[in-house]
Amino acid sequence: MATAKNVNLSASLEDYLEAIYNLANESNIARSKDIANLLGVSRASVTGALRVLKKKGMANYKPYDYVTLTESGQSAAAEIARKHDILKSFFIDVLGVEADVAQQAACKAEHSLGIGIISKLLCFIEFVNQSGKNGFDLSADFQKFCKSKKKKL
Amino acid sequence: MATAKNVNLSASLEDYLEAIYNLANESNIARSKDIANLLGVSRASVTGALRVLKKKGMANYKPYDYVTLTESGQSAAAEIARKHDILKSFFIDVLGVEADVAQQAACKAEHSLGIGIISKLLCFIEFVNQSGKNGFDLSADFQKFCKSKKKKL
DNA sequence: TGACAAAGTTAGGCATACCTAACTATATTA
DNA sequence: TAATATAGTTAGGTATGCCTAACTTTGTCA
Repeated sequence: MATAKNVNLSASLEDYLEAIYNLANESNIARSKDIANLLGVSRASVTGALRVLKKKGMANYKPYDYVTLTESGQSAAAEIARKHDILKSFFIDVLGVEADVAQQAACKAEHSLGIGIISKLLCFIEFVNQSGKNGFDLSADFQKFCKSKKKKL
Repeated sequence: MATAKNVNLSASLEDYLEAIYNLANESNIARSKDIANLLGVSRASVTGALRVLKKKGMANYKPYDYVTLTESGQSAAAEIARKHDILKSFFIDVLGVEADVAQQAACKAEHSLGIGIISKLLCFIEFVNQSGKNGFDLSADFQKFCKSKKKKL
């Protein structure tokens, strides 16, 4: 395992990493200004974060140049993005939460849940999907159950 | 609603609040030293946090005296503890995660998930329990599903 | 190509949240 | 009740992570 497990990143740095990753995937380029916009921080804060990510060996950063992720930065970012997607999907597809609420919650929770829990969640999503193919529909049943509970209050 | 929603607390302050709440429930008294032990911080840090909690109207704090929570502190702490319990129960009873992993994950995630998601989770736990009474056993089925997936890898 | 706008950096400041070391108050007990 | 241990506080320091304002670099286009 030559991945990113060794370096430990703060929630904040994970956010920067994820932002760079997403921007690069969307528009091929991660500009400082766009990172700032995406995260709702100042450009100065981005500069600071990039220096730290460089020092940690996660980003190829040179002043006044575009940023790219190193191999370890890339794998760390991919893992964070994967956590995000799994959480979001769990919130939406299993719990039936609204998309924007799910998105926000995933953004926050992705930093605090380890692989163990996340992969169980992924498995659970698949389990629920599977149930659909077998004539059951767990998520629909759950929604009904939720509504019937609410009425009783 | 005259509860604690107005005051916004950092994850750190939530931890202090929860620690005081739990210590008071267990041993009737929340001593600074025990808070420090429970959270793994120095006694000096506890003093600092208590001053902030007092300023925010969450704790009745006087130097060299025992701490208690105000009404709003109490309700905020109860809410955090409730989040914790629901998350832990979800991790253990639904996902089948080991108790200590669940405990740690709940500690972290309780600060990042809002009431919306948490109450859906609670509902889901009840949904799974309910299934047991109706001849199904969702959690057992899920565990089987998980194991069969692992074998395929 | 030179002026101007946009992007990025630097400097300096602030809040949070921790720490250690030294001090003070409280409790214990000989 | 005086010495001592324990608990709690204060002072001062560090790291993170953010900000604004001023500056520098880069890109654009007349």
